[in-house]
Amino acid sequence: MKIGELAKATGTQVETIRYYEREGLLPETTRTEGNYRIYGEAHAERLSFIRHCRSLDMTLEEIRVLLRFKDAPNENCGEVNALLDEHIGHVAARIRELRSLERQLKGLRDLCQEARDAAHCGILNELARQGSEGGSSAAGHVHGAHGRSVERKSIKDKRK
Amino acid sequence: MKIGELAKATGTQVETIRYYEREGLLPETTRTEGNYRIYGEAHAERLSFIRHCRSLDMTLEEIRVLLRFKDAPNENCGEVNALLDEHIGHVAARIRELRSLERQLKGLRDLCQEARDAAHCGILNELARQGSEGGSSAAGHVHGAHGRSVERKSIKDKRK
DNA sequence: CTTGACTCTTTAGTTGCTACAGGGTTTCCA
DNA sequence: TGGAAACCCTGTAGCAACTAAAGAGTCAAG
Ligand SMILES: [Zn+2]
Ligand SMILES: [Zn+2]
Ligand SMILES: [Zn+2]
Ligand SMILES: [Zn+2]
Repeated sequence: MKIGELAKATGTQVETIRYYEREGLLPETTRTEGNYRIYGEAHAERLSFIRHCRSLDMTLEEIRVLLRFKDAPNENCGEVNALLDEHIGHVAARIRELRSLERQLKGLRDLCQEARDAAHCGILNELARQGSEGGSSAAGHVHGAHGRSVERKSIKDKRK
Repeated sequence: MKIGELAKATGTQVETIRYYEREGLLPETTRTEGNYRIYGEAHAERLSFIRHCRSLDMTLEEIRVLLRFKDAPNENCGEVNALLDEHIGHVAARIRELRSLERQLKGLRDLCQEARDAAHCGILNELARQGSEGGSSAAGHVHGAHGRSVERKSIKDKRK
């Protein structure tokens, strides 16, 4: 099938498929005479795998690891379990952070019950107060389920 | 004070301060003869405000709105309250999504109690299964506390 | 006077896509 | 058979909120 059919079959955008190929998650395919990519069932399954993982908020790096095991069926899958445990940890950590944020935000919200002039708004005044570095996320400013705190390897020279 | 001192005083990186200036969150300062930025107490307070908001995972856009009210003390602060309520909604929505993910991930994890060969790993096999579009985040793949779900336009109306 | 700490601007990298622009190819239908 | 529509290709830029580095200038201490 052509890329558009694969896209429809898996609910993925065409550009995303090409992006995954560039990133090495999907293999380069054979092409038609007109230089169109041609996919088979195996590609569709692999792409479903990737999208399923993404829907669970795994990073492409995490998915890359899982794919390596999928490609080596004789390997012991212990590392897969470990990766999943870690990722569950990522999600749990983010939930804790967000719950803390939610508490702080609700406390802040209570500082202004009825609208008045901005100069006396309890919210604006509290936000301007210095210090009060809330005990929440030490790493701070994490996105999604994945903190910047997580080790940052040089992915640069992985390109071949 | 110079930019490094402001950075230390507020626990912000120097580059971040310059970035906020470029983005219009901090005003352009006067400069010394040697072209160094010079800051006063007002700048420190404004930067603290911004960082405080960021630590609550607000976007720079949300912060921009709050700053407009801080800069107009005579305005009625009702919009501030509304913005905060909305943002609390952003956080709450993300928490719900992540809790759903956590449940799914734990269910997945249970499919492989003890490590075996990858070909028979319940986790890998389940991830490869198609469909099963979990009932969680419809928009999917939201980051931080802010979902793509907000103002996500139909991509299909590309046709003319 | 030299060293080193600091600052300046500009540019590029991060993540996971998404959206063009500016072409080429295939398919459909009259 | 011709021409339009629908598809595909590569390459590049943009999103958020920074972070880092290159290459150069400025300043204070010893
Ligand atoms: Zn993870
Ligand atoms: Zn108020
Ligand atoms: Zn928000
Ligand atoms: Zn297993």
